[in-house]
Amino acid sequence: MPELPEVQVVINYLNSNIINKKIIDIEIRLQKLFKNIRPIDFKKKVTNHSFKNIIRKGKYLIFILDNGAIVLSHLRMEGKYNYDKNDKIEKHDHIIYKFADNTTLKYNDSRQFGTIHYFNNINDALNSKELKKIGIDPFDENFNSKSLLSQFKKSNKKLKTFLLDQSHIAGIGNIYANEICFATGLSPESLCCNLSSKDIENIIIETKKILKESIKYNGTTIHSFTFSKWDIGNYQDKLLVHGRKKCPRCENDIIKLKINGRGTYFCKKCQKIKK
DNA sequence: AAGTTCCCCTGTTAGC
DNA sequence: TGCTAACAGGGGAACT
Repeated sequence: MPELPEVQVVINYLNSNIINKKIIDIEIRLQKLFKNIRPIDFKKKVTNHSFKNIIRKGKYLIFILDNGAIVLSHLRMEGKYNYDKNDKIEKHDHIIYKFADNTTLKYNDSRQFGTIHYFNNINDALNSKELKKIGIDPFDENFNSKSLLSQFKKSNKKLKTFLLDQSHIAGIGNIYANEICFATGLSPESLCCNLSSKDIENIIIETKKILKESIKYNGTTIHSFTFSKWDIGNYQDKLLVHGRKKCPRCENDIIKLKINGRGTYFCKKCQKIKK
């Protein structure tokens, strides 16, 4: 389940492989991925162009074409990009970009949850309802307690729910939300409005630290099957609370419950609740 | 208005 | 062993 670090790793992977390669054909095998354009029109508009750059906003991948048009891609749970030289189509390969040098980029998504949007230019993309609501990026220089303090203070959400809300902070998913709560010693059930300024400062610091560290390890790989080239992350070995049975700090049992339908792991002893 | 629940989907796992 | 049900989860829609 790609979150910010995994998406960044994918983007780095794509930027080092597919830039400036002329797209000579696109095969679309799952129509419903395309949200604001008919697949046939997408194919018409993108064929004979090339990707100039790929950037990230939250968990979205923004592919910038040589003519300034934008392909916006969200991987959701299982979306993967696989660049290679063979044209063998695997199960769940839904979009196949064929380049002039006989290489291919395949979008593979076993759960079919991913999405593709097309925009004529970057401004249209950034002003779309998909991107407009995305909050501040943890690697933005303005990502600090000053910019987030009031959002925390006036929110009645649980901390975990707040961290997962992309309109507050961009890119945090379920795994890192659990890790951030653990690192700060705060229960995921704590109410945001009851957090102290010091708590919020710690959340900012730990968020930066954890996401940065994860990118260093190429992200987290927790799937039952893995095959794409980027999918070689090792941060799963660094996770302190997500998926664990015992607290690595105090050896007590890790509690598992659901907050807003998401599996939530925490240590009752090490993580204080502020109700 | 803000917060919560359901739903999309398929592969894996737990339970009988 | 083989079946079914539960689970995984990002985000949008529909609900309270």
